[in-house]
Amino acid sequence: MYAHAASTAVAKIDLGGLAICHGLEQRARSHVAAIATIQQAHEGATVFCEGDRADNVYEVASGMLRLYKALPDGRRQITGFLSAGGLLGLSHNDLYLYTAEAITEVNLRRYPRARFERLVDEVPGLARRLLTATSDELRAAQDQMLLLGRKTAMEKIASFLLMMDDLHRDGGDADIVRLPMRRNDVADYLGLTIETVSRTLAKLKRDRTIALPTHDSIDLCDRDRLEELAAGDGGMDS
Amino acid sequence: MYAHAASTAVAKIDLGGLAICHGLEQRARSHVAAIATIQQAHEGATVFCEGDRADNVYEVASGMLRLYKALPDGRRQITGFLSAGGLLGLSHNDLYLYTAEAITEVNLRRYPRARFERLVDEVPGLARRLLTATSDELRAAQDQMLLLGRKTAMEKIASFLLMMDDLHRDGGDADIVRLPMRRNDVADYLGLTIETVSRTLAKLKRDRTIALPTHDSIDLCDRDRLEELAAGDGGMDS
DNA sequence: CGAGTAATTGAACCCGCTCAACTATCGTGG
DNA sequence: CCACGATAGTTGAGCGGGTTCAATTACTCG
Repeated sequence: MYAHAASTAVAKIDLGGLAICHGLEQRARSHVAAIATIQQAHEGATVFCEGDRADNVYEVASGMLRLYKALPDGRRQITGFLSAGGLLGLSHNDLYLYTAEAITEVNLRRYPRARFERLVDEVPGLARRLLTATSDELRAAQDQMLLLGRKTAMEKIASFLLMMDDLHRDGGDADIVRLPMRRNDVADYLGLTIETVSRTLAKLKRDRTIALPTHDSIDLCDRDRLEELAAGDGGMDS
Repeated sequence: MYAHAASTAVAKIDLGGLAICHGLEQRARSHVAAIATIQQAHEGATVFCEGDRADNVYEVASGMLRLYKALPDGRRQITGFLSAGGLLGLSHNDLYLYTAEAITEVNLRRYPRARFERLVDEVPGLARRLLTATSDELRAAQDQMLLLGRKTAMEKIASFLLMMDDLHRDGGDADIVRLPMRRNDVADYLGLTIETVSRTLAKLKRDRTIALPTHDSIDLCDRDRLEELAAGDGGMDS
């Protein structure tokens, strides 16, 4: 689901390749495909807001989204970044529980919620697939709780870089990971400020653990070192 | 150690009342009940450890558990407290993703994982029920991410007290909420130290927002004030 | 090239942590 | 019943990692 080979090489979006149905039989797939419509969101656009009536479920076809919750005074916590195959809007509540915005140009498959829910009950295996997907998200959320509650800024950044590397290990350059999101998003994902993100990356750069060829790509020169740092085995040497 | 008052007036645990089957037809319920065995855990006991082979799925019949993840150096993040009806061990992975320990005396229903998984595919509606339960956990996890990443100590404590109140609003005394867990657990749940938890509770007590009749129960005198604080609308008056 | 936004860097501050001492509570056994 | 030790919780003093505020530099796109 998160792993997704050569994603950006897809000149035309595969409208039939519904990731939620992966592994289901053809008849089931067509049932689900039947209620899907396509929607685009340009960079920066809001797909839906926390608190809106949850009328649709979405699946990411291409591009990347940020999901976040906010406090009344504007403080944000990004709960996750979603790329091709990711599902959103799946609350069994009446309202969306978070806001979804496009980080890049995004293509979405939209499923009207009422009809989608009916399919979950009718299409054999679909509930099971969604359960797997949701369990995966929950696992990621629990990892993130450990990160937010107990890791230092350095450990957070190291964990984040390795995470992004896992996410789209897309056969490109070996150790180069692309960060489509801004520093602002990184900060709000890790529970830090943009200044701390910037300073921490600068320190990793000085230590030659990473290199920053451009602003939105990072070369993980010393992955072993990053893994030590991410686990809290950072050692005492500054 | 903890007397565990009126709530557990259940002399005999209801072995048939499987919460995961709530709403399923009788035949489905009996299928699930058929593979359940009972297990007890005394206070402080470990049910399973992060990284152990995930051989069983459990359901809490009574009592309370803490689930947590830990870093190599011992830092802990409690990802949740589970009471009657809660499920644990549901990873679709081979290994448990967190450690589960009993906070009070606990009664569990244990389901061998292989057989449980088979039932998920065979019993109609079961996957759907588990999806609902998991979605609920995910929602809670996302709220907790906002708390851990962006709330102040005071906001964390206020949110926590209201959460505990919601959790077992069991018709007992109007505003008295019982905290079965130790300060240590509260701290590791909120990403704070025990000292900060203690100091913050003391401040709320000085402000007459709460009262502490005993160590493990809290009187929410001014719930409105707590809700302001929890949302970050704390106001400027010390 | 120039305006606007994003990112970096520096300096001072502060919230929550660390370290330490003290107090309260509980369980045990004389 | 109290004495005792062990554990949990509270309180205080000082520190420090990360924030805040501010200035500078680097991009991006007309």
